[in-house]
Amino acid sequence: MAAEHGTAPAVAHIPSRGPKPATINDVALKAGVAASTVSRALSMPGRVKTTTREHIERVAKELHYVPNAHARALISGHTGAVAVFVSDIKNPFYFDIIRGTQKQLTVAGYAQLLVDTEDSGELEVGTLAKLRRSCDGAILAAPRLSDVELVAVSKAMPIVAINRAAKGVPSVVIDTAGGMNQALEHLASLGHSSVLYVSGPRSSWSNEKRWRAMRAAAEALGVKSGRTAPFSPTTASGAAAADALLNSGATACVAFNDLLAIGMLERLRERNIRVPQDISVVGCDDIFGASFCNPPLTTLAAPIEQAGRVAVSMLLSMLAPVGPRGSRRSVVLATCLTVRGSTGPVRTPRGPTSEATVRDLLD
Amino acid sequence: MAAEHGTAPAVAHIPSRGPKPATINDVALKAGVAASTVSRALSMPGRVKTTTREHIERVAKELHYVPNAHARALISGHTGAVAVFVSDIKNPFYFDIIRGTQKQLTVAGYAQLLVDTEDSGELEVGTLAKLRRSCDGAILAAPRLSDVELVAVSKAMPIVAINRAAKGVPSVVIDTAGGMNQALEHLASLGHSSVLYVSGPRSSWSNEKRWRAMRAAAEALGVKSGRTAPFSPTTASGAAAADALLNSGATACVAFNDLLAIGMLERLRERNIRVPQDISVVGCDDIFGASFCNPPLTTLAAPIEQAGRVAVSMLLSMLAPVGPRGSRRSVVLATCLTVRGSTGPVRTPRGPTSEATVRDLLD
DNA sequence: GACCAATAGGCAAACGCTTGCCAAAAGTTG
DNA sequence: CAACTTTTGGCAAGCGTTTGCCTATTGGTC
Repeated sequence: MAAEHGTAPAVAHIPSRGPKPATINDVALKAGVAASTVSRALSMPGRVKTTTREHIERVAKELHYVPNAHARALISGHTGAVAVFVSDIKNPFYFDIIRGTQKQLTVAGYAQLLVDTEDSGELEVGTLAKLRRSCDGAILAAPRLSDVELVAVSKAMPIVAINRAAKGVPSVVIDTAGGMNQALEHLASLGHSSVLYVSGPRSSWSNEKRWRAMRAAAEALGVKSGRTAPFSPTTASGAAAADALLNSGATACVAFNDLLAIGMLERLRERNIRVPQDISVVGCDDIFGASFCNPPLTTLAAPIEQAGRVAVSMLLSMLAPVGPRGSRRSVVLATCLTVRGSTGPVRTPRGPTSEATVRDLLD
Repeated sequence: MAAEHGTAPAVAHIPSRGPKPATINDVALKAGVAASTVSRALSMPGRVKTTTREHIERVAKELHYVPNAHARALISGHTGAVAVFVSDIKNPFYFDIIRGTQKQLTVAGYAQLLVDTEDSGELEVGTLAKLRRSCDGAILAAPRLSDVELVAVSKAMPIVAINRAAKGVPSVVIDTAGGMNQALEHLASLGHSSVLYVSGPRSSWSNEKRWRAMRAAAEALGVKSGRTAPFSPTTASGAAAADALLNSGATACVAFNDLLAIGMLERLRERNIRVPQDISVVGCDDIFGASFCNPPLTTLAAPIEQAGRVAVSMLLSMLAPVGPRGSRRSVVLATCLTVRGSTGPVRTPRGPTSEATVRDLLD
C-alpha cells in the first residue's frame, strides 16, 4: 500500500527530526486535495465522501499530522484549555482539587493550565485577564479576589468558583459548615462543653462560614464557643494555634483546616498534652495525611476531588454550544464527620481517666 | 488628558462586557498609528519614538489590550507554555515537583500545562506528540516511556527529564541512591545486620537504582540485604509490604518511597509491631506527611521542589535563543538522611530492651 | 541649500487553520 | 433528456500577530 514513505520515524507518533511538523497543507498536497477538504475530513466526518476521508486520514497518519492548536484557537476561539487557579500550591487541599480537575479535563480532552495565585487577589485578576483568550474558561479554587471583581470576571469569561459563593457566579461549594453540627454533636456527646474555633485567614470565605456554622451549632447544643485570632493555614501556624488553644481553657477545638490541626497536634505532643485524653482536636477537609498523623485526625471530610470534577463538568457544560441551558449554576457538596483518634471523652476534672486506668491494668 | 473615554469598566483589567476583547488593530486605530507600530511599541521598546510609544501604551491600557497568545504563538512559534508531565498525580512526590516547576515558570513568565500520564508510557508519547506545538518544551517527571522513545522525543522537542537518565537527554536526577550509604551506615550503627529493600514498581528507573545502591552499600558494610517483589508506590500497598517485611526476618528495611513506608507503618501498628523498637523503617523522598506520621519517618530526604526548579531552569536555558550553549545537560541533586522516629537500635534477642525498661520505670 | 545617515512608521506577507460561498459532479424526478 | 436537488470539493477570506522591506521624515554636515 503506502509505497512511498518519506523517512519513516523510528518511534511512532514522534517525528524524529526536522523542526517543522507537517501542516494541513502538507497533508492536502500529498493527498491531492485542498486544505479545506482535509480540515473537513478530520473535523466534520459527514461532510466528505467516505473514501476521500479514509484516504486523507491515512495520509495524515503517515505524516504524523497533528493540528496546530494555536491556529485552531485563533480562528475558532476554542482553545481546548482550562485554567485552574489555586491560591496556594503548597496546600495539599488544592492537590485534591487539581486531581479532580485533571481527571475530568483529561476525559473531555481538555488541557489544564495550572496557576498559583499566591493568595493574592491582584495576581488573580491580573493573570485572569492575561489568560482570558488563552483558555476557554477557568476554575477558581478558593479565590481571594473581591466579590465585585469575581462577578466582573464571571461576566467576562466562563468561570466556576470553588468554595466561594457570589451572586450569579457558578460555584461548587464544599459545605464543611454543614457538617459542623455533626462535629459539635460528636464533641458534646463526649462531654465537651467549651469548644474553640481555630480561625483561618481573614480573607478566606470558607473561614467565616465555618466559624458561623460552628457557633450556631454550639449554641444549639448549649456548648460554649469562641474563636481565635486568624492563623495562616499551615502546619507551621499550628504551634501558635495550639498555644492559643491551651490558653483558652477549652477542652476541644475545631480547626479551620487539617493543616492547622496537624500542626497543633505536633505542638501539643511537644508540650506533653495528650490528644485526645487531655484535649480533642477536629480538623476540616480530610487532606492527605489526616489519616496517618499522630493521633489520626478526626475531621470533617470533604469530597475535595469530587469538587474539582464537578466544577469542571459545570464549566464544560457552560462551554457547550447548546448545552442544557438550565444546568445547575451552583452545587453544594455535603461533608460528614470522619472520627479518628484525635477526639475523645473530656477529661474528668482530676486524676487519671477511667480509660487510662483500664490501660494501666492491661499493661 | 484622556478626554474621551469609551465605557470605562468598573473593574480594572477585566473588560466587563462584550465577548470581544480589544485587538492590536483597535489600539492602532484609536492611537492613530499602524498595527505594526503598536506591535513594535509594545515588544521592541527602542524601535519607536518615545512619545509615540508612551501614547500607544496609554491607549493600550485604556482599552485593556492584552495580546492574543495564540496569534503570537502562531507566528513566532513561541507559546509561553511548558508542559509538565507527571506519571501519577496522586503521588505527593509530584506535588513537590509541581511546586518547584510552577514557581520557576511563573518567575519566567511561562504558563504551566499539567499532564497526568497515569503511569502509561503510551499515553505519555501520545500526549507529547499532541502537545508538541502547544508548548515550548516539556518537563518529564519520572517518565515511563522507553529509552528509545525518550531519546526520540528529546530530539523532536526540548525536554528535561526528572529522575531518569538517558544518553543525550538533559536530566535532573535526585540521587537518592547516593544517600543510601548514609542510610545503611545509620542502620548498621544501630546494630542492624539484615536489611530488606522494599521494592517499588518494576517500570521505575529510580527503583532499580535505589536497590542497587542499597545492595552495594550493604555489602560494603557487611550487612545482609535482600529485596521484596515489586509493590506499587502507595500507602495501600504498605500493608502487603509490611507483611513481606515481617516474613523476611530482617530487622530493618528501606522502602522505595515514603508512601510505601507510611503504609507499612500503619500496618505494623495494626499488627502490634513496635517501630522502631521491634523493627526500623527508612523511607525515600521526604514527602509531605513524612514528618508527622506515626512514628515520624526516617527518610532519605530529596530536594524535590528544587528538582522541579532546576529542571525548569535547564529547559528555559535550552529555549533561550543564544543561551549559554555549554550549559549543563545533566544535574544530579544530592540527598541526605533525615533521621526521625522510625529507626532505632536493633532489638536485643529476648526480653524488653533496655530502653523499654527505662520507660517502664518512668511510668 | 544640497546631500547623507539615521530614525520612525507603514504595508503587506506570512503563521496554520476554519468556514462561507460557490461550482462541479452526481443522483433524482418528470 | 431536461430540470432539479443533493453531494462533494475548492477558493479565498479571515483570525491577531510579527517582521522584512520600503518610504517618509528628521537632523546633521559641508
